[in-house]
Formats: sequence, C-alpha cells, structure tokens
Amino acid sequence: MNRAKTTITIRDVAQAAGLSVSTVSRVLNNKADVSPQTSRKVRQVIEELGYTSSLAARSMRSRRTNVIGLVLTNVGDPFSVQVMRGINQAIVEFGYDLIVYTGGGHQEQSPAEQEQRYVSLLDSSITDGMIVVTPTATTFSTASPLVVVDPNKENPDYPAVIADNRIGALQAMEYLIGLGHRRIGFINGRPDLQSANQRRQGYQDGLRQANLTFDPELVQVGDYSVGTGFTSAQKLLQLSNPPTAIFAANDQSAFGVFRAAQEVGLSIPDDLSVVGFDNTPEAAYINPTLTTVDQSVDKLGYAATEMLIRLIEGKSVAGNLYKMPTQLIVRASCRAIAGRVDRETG
Amino acid sequence: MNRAKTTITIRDVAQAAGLSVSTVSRVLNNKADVSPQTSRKVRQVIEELGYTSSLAARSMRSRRTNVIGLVLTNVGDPFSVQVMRGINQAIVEFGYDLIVYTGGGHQEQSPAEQEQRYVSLLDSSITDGMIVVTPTATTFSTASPLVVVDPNKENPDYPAVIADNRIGALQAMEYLIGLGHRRIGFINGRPDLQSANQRRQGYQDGLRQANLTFDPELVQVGDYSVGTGFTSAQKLLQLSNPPTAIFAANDQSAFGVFRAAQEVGLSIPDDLSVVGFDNTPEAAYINPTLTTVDQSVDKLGYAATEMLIRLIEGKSVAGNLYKMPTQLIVRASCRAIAGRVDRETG
DNA sequence: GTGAAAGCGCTAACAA
DNA sequence: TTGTTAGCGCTTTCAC
Repeated sequence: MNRAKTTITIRDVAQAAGLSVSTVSRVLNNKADVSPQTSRKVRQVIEELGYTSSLAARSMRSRRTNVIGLVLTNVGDPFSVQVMRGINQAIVEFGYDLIVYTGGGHQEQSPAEQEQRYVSLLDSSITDGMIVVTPTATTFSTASPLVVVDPNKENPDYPAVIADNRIGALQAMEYLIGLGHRRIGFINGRPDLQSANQRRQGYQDGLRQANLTFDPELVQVGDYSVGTGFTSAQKLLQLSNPPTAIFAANDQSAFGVFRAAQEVGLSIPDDLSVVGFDNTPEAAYINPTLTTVDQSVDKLGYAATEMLIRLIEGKSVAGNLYKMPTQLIVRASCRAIAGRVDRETG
Repeated sequence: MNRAKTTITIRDVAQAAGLSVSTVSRVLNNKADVSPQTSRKVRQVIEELGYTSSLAARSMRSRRTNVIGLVLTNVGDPFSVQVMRGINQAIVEFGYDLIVYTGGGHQEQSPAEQEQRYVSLLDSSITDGMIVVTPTATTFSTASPLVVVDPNKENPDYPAVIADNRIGALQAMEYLIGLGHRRIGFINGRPDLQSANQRRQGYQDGLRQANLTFDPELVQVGDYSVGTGFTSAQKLLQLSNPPTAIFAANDQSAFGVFRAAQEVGLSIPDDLSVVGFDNTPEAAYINPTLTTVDQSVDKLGYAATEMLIRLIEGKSVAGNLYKMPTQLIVRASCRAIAGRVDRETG
C-alpha cells in the first residue's frame, strides 16, 4: 500500500498480468468463467499494484455500484446523525457502501433545491438508490429507488419510514394528564413534515380524550430546532395563565424549553414539566434527564435501508410505508402537579 | 422538477436546444466563447428538462469535481460527527460539495483496510481531495491531496490538523493539582494516535512539574471509547490506594468513568473528580456537567478543510501541521480535595 | 462561436 | 476460457 504518484487503472493491471482488460474486469466482478489460475494471478497483481477500481467509471458503465446515497440537509441535527448511524449499521450488515451527501454546497439555493440537486447528482451517477431525511423538497428527479425518512406531508408517494407519531404524542399526553396537568403547552415541529402534524394530532387527541378544551394560545409553531423551542417556550411562559407542562414536538425543542425556563428562574420539574420526542442521546444526559417519546431513530434509518435494498434488488416491499412503534421513556423532567393528588405520589 | 422516468443526458439538452453537445458542455462550464443567446437558450432548456450533469461522467473526464471527500470510520463517535460539522461549514463557505464515506462496508476488512479502500475509491474518481479522521491506516494510495485530522503517530508525513494536546493535558493536570489532588488516575486514548500520546505526555509533565512521582498503576490504556473508559475506571477505583481524581483522555472515556463511579456508589465530584478532553456537546449536558479541555473540534474540521482546499487549488500551506490551541472549560465535575487547603503541599 | 471526434476507465455483448 | 469491440456521459482538442 504505497503512495501511487499516478492513478493506476485496470489497464495497468491487465498489462502487468499479461491479460486483457476484460479478463481483469471479470475477476473484479467475480464472474464465473475465469480459470482459477488466472483469477489468482490477477488478484495478486491487484494486490501488488494497490489497484482500486474507479467508482466513477464503474458506475458510469454498469447500473450497480453497491453504494447507497444519503442526503442529509442538516448535519447539526442529532436526529439526522442518529438516522445515519442506523443506516450505517444496516449497510455493514448488507454489504453495501454508504455515501453521505451533506447539505450546504451552495448558499444561494434553498434547502429544497439543494436536496433535489444532490439527488440528481448522486442518482445513477454513483449510487444504486438513496435515502432522504426530513425533506423540504416534495419531488425528486431520479430513476433509481428513493426512500424517505420522516416524509414531507406533500410527498406521501415515495416509500417512507416514519414513527407512529400520533400514538407517541398521545402517550406523552396521557402521561402528563395522568400527573394532573390541565394546561399543557405544545411546541409544534416543522409544519411541512408529516411527523409534526401527527404529533400535533396526538396532542389534540390527548386533550379531547381527557375532555380538556383545546386552547390555541397554548400552541406554538416551531421547526424542531433549539432556537424555536426557546422562543416558543418564552411566549408560553409569558401567558397570563401559563401552562404547567410543555410538550415539545422533539427533544431539540425541549432543550430550548429548558433554556427558557432557566432564564426566568423556573425549575424543571418543580415549576414546569417537560416532555420531548425522539429520545436522542442528549436526552439521557441533560439535567434533569428528559422524559421523552422514543421512536428508535437509529432503527428508522435501519428500516429505511432495508426497504431501499429490497427495492434496489427488485424485491417487493410490504406496503409503501413502514411505521415504527413508539414508547414513552419516563425520566426526571416531569412531576405531578402541586396540590393535586393523582395516584398519590410522595 | 418532475420525476424523470429515465436519466436525461447532455445529449438530450443539446437536441432540445438544437445545438451540439460540446456547446452545451461549454455553457455548463462557463467557458468564455459562447454567445449570450446560446447560453441563455441552453440554460433555459436545462431548467425545463431538469437536467443535472452526471458526477461520474464529469469526474471521469476532468480532474475537477468540486467535491471533497471525508472518510469517517466511526460515525458513532461524537468527535467524528463534530469534525464533520466543522467541515460542512467550511465547504458551504468555500462553495464545495461534501461526500462522506462512512465505515463498515465490509466486515471482513480491518479498519485500516477500509480506510485505504475508501480513499482509493473516492480518490480521483469523484473528489478533488480528501480528509481522513483519526486514521488507523498509516499510508494511503492517492494521487490527490489528503489531509488528516488527529493523525496516527505513524503518519506524520501527511498534512494534518491536530490540537495542542500536550498543553491541553497540562492545563487539566495543573487544575487538578491546584485543587489538591495528588493521586490522579489517567485513562489513555488510542495509543496509535498522536493525540493520545501527547495527552499522556501532558499528564506526565503535569506530575513532574508538581514533583509528584509517576505511578504506573494509575495509568490505564483505553481507546477513546465509553467502554474502555468504564473498565479502566473500574480498575482504578479497585486499587488499594485509589485515585481521588481521574483525567480521561477524552470525553467519551470520561462518560465511562461517570458510569463506573455510579455503579460503585461514588459521587462526582464529592468522592471523585473527573476531567475529560474534547468538549463534545454532551459534556455540557451530562450531570454533573463535565470539566474538560476544549479543542474546538469543529474548528479542527474547518481548518482541515481550509488546508485541503489550498492544496487542491495548488496554493501553499504554511507548514504541514496546523495546531489548534486548547482551553480548559471548568464545569462541575471536580472539587478541591476534602480536608485540604489549596496551595499547601504535604 | 460552434461542431466533430477522440477518449477518460470501465463493463458487456459478441467472437474466437 | 479469454480477447475484441463498442459505448456509458462527459470534456477537450482541433477544425471550421
């Protein structure tokens, strides 16, 4: 494995082995009709020369590259990173390679345009199929399979993987209501994503189920970021009749709530209960630890990869939508409301 | 932006515009000698057809792709992710695109082999240059520029970006010793990396500077992971004369120490002081918050990208090694040793 | 200012 | 079993 001054090609290998280029190619692709000696000879030369086939040339010629593409607009987001980890695990198991295209190449483009550009760029150029996470774009130009993680509400036509968000949100609401909370604030996620709408639906269903009236002033529209979580919480806490609990549509927003509470000297969970969604690693670290809805984000990535590979290999997928079950993870960010007895705590 | 059934090529554009393929190519590459009308016409057709040039074909023909490759063996590692964020920021600013090659495509290969495979795969196929983070491999076969973040001790010949680890470790040691600690355990990082060795050097220098004797039983060899941090801490805490403080070579190891302490009912910082290294986002979240040495991990990525781009563009780089200054971030995981008054040596 | 033609490294017919 | 040939989509001489 020495440093080559110049790229060595399949031709160099063929020459060194005294064979034709096509024979070397056959060995490379494990074709059946190559004699063992030839094969051995070729492999040896490849080893000696430190040859690796050019992805560009390979993918230009044949449709299969054994590479899966991942388009990620926001690397800063723990959700995306966690999805990526799940995907990574899957590609290891299935013997694929992964190329991640991370956003931001061209500032003048909108996120949607960037996504579309990346998809076009990777599509059939280099990858056998791709996964797009929480897309802003609603359509993509691609000939190869594409799977979406947490789809936009406008693109239900692509095969997708999503958590059972409504149920998850309902679990969170039942928990808070069970603790005696009646005024529960809600910080919505990116309204263009299905997940956000489903969580909001779960919030409303939770209220209805407990015969609580829906108060629009308790709902703030965020975008799944710490920043909007912070400002939304500020607004909620400044209400003349502020909520005793806040259900944030994801952990990032919940962290924003933590910050807002700290700023006005409110203690969590004593003065304010908080529930998040996602169960990102940070949720278990933060102080107090965050009660949140687990949606197995890495499994989301894993499932998307599995689905995509089936598609690539021409197999059928059971339904166009994979729904991941959710589970409430109770930690330390909530408390039964003061002056209330519900199941008698402490 | 509709879904194309089949990939549209430069030929389709040429045909639709009633021009030759080469003219379209010229427009694509902003060549000078194209008439404004022609250029406008071509761009319009491109827009209409939703054409994107094939990365594969483009990179096969010309050396420049405007894409930077990143090889990341361990996506699970917050350090790597943070480096990636810094790189991402840089590529946005400099107008490049980023492709991340994340490890694990082939289980039968060692990490080093995988790294080498990825480098060869991306090199000159697709990218103009690449960045490798905490490599296990010591040499790479590539014709295009390559920059290493946190180099292996065996490959100082590649341009690299690294923190001033010895100084950073020294800062941590001075702090602990200032708090009165005399028996300070050390959990080493991956011994094949320069960073780990430099931190260990700082540990020893810190002891020497305070006239403390170096006790080999206080040093455990880890690999920068939570797991070895945990087992190393267990060993240290089981010593007949256990340390009152542990300096872990990175935050991940420190988190392992937290877990080990919790398991034996030791309270941090009351019973045991802990210092980490890296200042990953989790360090600010964990309870108690972790005192750690900041090495601006994202800036490490940013600096590596800057360096690489200079190399790609044929400019010179000032020295082959960029050293990032470090800074101790004091949080809540350390305490002055009980019954002791600071500055007293006894 | 534009087109024709060659060729980047590779795979896949088709021959031999 | 192996070699020959064409061509993937693109850029780049070299003509015109």
